[in-house]
Amino acid sequence: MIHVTTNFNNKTMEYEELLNDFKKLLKKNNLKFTIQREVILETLYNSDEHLTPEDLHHLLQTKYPELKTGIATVYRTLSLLEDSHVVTSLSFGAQGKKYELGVKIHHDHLICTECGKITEFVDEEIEKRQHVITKKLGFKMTDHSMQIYGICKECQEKENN
Amino acid sequence: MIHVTTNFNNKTMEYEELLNDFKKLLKKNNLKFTIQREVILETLYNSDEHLTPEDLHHLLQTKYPELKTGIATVYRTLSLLEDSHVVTSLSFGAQGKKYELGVKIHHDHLICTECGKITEFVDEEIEKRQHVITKKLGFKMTDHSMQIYGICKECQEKENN
DNA sequence: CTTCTTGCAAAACGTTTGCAAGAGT
DNA sequence: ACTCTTGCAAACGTTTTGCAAGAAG
Repeated sequence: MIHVTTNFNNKTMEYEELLNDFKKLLKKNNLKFTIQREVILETLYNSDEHLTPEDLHHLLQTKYPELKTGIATVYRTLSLLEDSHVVTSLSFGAQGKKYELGVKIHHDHLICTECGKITEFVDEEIEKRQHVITKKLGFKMTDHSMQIYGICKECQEKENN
Repeated sequence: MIHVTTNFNNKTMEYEELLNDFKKLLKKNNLKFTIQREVILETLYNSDEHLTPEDLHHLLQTKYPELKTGIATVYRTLSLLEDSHVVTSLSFGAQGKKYELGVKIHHDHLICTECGKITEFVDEEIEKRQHVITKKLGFKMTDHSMQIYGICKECQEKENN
């Protein structure tokens, strides 16, 4: 993990604002603003799905075939965005990570083990308890993630047929 | 994932009881009780660390070199144990899973991003809220996992020197 | 004696890296 | 001009698989 100076702080943002801040971030770290980086940010912004690097790569090949963006660039850009707290990643099993824009209100995930669908939720009570717990244990919290696994409404209905 | 009939239900167990239940589970599924499966269960039981398949493999090579247990067997047995709810796994980033015996009281994890140490905790309030949330969303919860990331007491002290 | 399990080696998978060519500042 | 980034292909580490030999029931 490379240290990247950042000023992103979990807030919902318009794309223009996000893009500008991303440009500033690049400049601050002597990194360059490239078309690949732009389309990756834009694609993540316009997707409300949680994307795997593979997903993202396919999307780019379809939307911007002329760029021929390599999978390595996708990985490199996702790491950069994660280090800058622009995206956050969720891990599933050993194989695979899924990324989503981190620049929105914090939330946790409900994951359907039948269809893979991810539903987001927030619960203030849980957030509060996490602070209480870490404080008690002398732990300096930087992040957290919570996933609830189960079967979603739709899949339960399918099963009953 | 293979479906395995199981009757394990998150309770602290003596090793004898665990072993017996595991034998019953194997029989019920027409699977065989082998030395490899026994030593893997026993090693997991006697470890209070969260083990990677690699860790477990090395432990077995040291403790039972005569068995020459292959890494493939470790993976196959861990999958079997996970499907039977005897162990649970935790995912970290893209690379690696860590396993622990699931046959004890449910708990969540505090993970130190400096030293990798995992601290377990339970919070009744959080457990309750999870039920409330899933009920509200019509979701049938089968499992959940929560990880809090941060810097542990010890690493914070090291940093201040 | 039948079926399941094993170890091995090879394959598969997701991710990372070295490098020379190319793009941004 | 200089430096950073890219695409490509090779390398990497982890996990899975096919198969023939071996162990369990």
